[in-house]
Amino acid sequence: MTGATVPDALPPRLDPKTIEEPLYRSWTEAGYFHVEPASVQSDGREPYVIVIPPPNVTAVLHMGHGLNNTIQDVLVRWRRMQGRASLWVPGTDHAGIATQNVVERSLATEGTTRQDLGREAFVERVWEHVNGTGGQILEQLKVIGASCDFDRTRFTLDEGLSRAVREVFVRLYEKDLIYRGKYIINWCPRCLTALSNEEAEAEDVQGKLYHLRYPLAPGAEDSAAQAAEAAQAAAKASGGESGAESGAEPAIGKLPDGRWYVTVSTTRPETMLGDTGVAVSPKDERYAALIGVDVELPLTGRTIPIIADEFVDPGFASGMVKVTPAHDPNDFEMAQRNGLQVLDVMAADATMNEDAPEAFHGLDRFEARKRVVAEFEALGLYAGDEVHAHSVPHCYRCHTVVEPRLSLQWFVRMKPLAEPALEASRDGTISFTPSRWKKVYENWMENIRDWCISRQLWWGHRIPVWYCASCEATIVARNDPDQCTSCGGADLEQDPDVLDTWFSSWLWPFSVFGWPEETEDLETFYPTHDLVTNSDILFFWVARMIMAGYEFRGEAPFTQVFLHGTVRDKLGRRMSKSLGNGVDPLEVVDRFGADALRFTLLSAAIGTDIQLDHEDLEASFSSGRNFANKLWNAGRFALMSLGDDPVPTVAEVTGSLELEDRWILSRLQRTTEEVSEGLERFRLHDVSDRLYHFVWGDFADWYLELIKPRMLGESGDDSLQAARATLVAVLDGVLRLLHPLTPFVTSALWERLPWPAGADRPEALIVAPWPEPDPTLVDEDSERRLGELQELVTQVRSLRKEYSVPEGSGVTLRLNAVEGSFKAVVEEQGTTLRRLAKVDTCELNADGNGNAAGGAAGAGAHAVLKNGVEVFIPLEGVIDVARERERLQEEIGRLDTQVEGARNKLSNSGFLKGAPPEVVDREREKQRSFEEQLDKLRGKLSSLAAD
RNA sequence: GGGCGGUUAGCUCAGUUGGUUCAGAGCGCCUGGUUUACACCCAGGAGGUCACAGGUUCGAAUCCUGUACCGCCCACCA
Repeated sequence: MTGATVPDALPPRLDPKTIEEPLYRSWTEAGYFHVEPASVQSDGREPYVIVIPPPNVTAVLHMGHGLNNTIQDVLVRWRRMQGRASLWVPGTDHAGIATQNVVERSLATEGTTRQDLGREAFVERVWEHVNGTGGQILEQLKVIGASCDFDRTRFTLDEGLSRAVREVFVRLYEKDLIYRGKYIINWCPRCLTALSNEEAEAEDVQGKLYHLRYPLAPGAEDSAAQAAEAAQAAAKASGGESGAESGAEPAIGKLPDGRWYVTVSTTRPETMLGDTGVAVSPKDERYAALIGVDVELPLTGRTIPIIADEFVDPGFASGMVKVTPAHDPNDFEMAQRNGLQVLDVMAADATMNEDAPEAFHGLDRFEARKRVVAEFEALGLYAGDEVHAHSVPHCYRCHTVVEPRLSLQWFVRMKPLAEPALEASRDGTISFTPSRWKKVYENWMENIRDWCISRQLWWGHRIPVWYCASCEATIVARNDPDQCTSCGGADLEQDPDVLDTWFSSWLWPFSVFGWPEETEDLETFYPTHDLVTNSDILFFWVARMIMAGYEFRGEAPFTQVFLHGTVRDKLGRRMSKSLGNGVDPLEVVDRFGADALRFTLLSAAIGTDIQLDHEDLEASFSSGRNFANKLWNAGRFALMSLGDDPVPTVAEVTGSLELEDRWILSRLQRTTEEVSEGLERFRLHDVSDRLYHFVWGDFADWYLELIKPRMLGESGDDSLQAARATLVAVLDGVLRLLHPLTPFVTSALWERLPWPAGADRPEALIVAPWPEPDPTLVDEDSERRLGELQELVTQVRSLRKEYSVPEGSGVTLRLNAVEGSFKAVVEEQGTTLRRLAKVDTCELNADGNGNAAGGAAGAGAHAVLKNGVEVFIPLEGVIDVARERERLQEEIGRLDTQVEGARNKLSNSGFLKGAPPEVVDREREKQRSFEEQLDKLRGKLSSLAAD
């Protein structure tokens, strides 16, 4: 047993450090997190499986992980208590670019580069790094209580998963779902690799749109004149407000030297060096005459044609587009359609290459941009620029501006894979929480585009493709070939690229169980159940896992997707190292405890982003800590007052149960229902809210206070035993309900809970059966009666305070219009009223003639309860009525002048004349509120009036 | 350009199918408190035209339409 892990004397303040680590150790030692397939089958238990969203192997725990893993742990612990074979598979992701960047940075500090090291040594070096500091994040997960089965820890680059990756690549290739081709892809000039569409993050910027003039080649004068005329006519026809953008130069004109020119616009002037054409819309009458005419491309000495293509929007800028096939995806397609040349003028690092004019060689793209503009100016060909808001893609890893680049890459054909995955959402096989993500998911699936999977990196799964040097055959193989399959040659070279990191993580739900082998694990634990992740990787990861699940296993990899938000700072910014606005979960655990961290995160709005103040952890986490402490002390009180005597079961004392016992049992029952339902529906903030108020309000504020005299034996032994039995039962119940949320403090208390003799005691709270709701246990009668008592107590306290009755002095309580059950409650709760409301004597009258409030009863405080009972507290002799009256009169006088002032202001015709209506409204509002206060005070005064 | 979410107390946010648990919680604030579980506490209290404008309805924070502002996602207008 693990009881010994909790110190004997419970300190009045919960010290998480003393309980958390020993408890966690006891759980792992007992093997509660580990599940064997054989045992699942032999017990006939239903499995419940979650695979962790694998954090980057080099990552350090941050709040996002804290939130993500707390949620998963709640679900896993809850299902475990429900008796399911609950398995949570942990692991890490090799994170291609991210990890490679980390190691490259450390190489840079040593003054060397990966190229210096060479591929093999570099990869070796990354492995060293990963084996050394990698995976620490999994250790950190233990600190927050994550009940992962660490015996099953996987890494996306370990042997089994690598085999899965290869198997998948080969299968898709064989089905013609993987192809290699030369296309414009997103290229990061800093990471020197291709990126997928998802990895290129668009960011809105205020950029510039530059207008450039391209002279027409000699011999085009007639066409030009014709086009110029057509353009002018079109401009006139549209009433001077032509479709052309404001401030734009005329699209066709004559240069001072007599040459005709056309104007094109671009946000990236440097790309003009790679232009191989100019395009107009085939529908654009203005430029019909120019189609087929040649343009002299400045700075390059090249001549390029004007073509017509549907892509061109005649309404944008001049309606003429420069075509740069090697540096723009649309232009590339236009070039394909129109047989234009493709000219790549940039090197991999986005400097201009030797196909650019010599003056530009080696120039960075942004330098080249300035240079091009300057040259155009010098040539008199610059037509100005304008501010232009547009979006620019950035590398999701290093934030460098992504360059569209023509290159040879591997792609996955996604449409066929998307079909069943789309259907799964439509027919409800897979559901999303919050449900709004369903539409987002389906929209993406419907418009899915091919996935660029090759990366020009060294860290990752090498693409399993070899090229034969002698016959140029392409060999795609599960095992490294040593000779060419078509010519038998031995001179094979493996494709140098690696696969996108997500190409391994999309297989995660089954690769962790040994796929492609048909393992026992796979059979037992796949498909998994819930997937919990941040909504920002819905496309990157979740969608692709679903596709892979259908493609390779023929079924959905999970049925429920729970997407939570992002943890942000007080200003709503994403937490990041560079901003220094992160909150370190380990620091939070250190200062407040893991339970506090978990509870705070769970009570935040799940489903939307969470804001935390990184500069005031006290403000952010005190509520979780205070709650854990409250529970601790409630438990402490219970344990201390229960003593060592045997505790009866509730069933044994049914006859002796008192109102508050039946009430708290009923409240617990309701809480159980709501908590269970909330967990089913992923409404974790409801769950934490319910439990918070049950523990703090119902249990601590009321129940414990109500039973104190009984616990001291003041009401006889039967009553004492009934209270003890109830106390243990309720504590046991609530600790179970809370355990998934705050496993440590609940376990520490539960282990010390005295247990009724003969009752079956689970071996630990973590595996104690979940309290399934039983609606028949709700006792509405007790709830109503105790509710009335609560209202009475609260009302008396309030009146005492309102009339400044000193803390120490007791009062007489006179109740009118009392009848039936309420009368019985009041009669039997004399002690309670005395203790909680400081009522010395209580007089009951059946009639409701209202004289309690009247003069006959003398000066006093009165109120009416919801059930119609009139409450009256005589104050003669309790407080100095005369003085209180004086005080009230003074206050009334003061208010009166204020009301008078407000009234004058409103009626005085001159004063508010011309004031805006809202000012007048405000004055009226003020007056009304003054008057209300006055009424209240006058009422009070009259109740204190002398006879 | 398309789509989604948000706007409720000083702050962070709940509020499910329109209606006596609809105006809530935590924190903060104010007033009291040496009540032997807890000052990380107890008791009491102040504070909101539920963004704005229309509409539907017997009844709207909730449903509809529009507007404003904030945030996010998708998208090849140079």
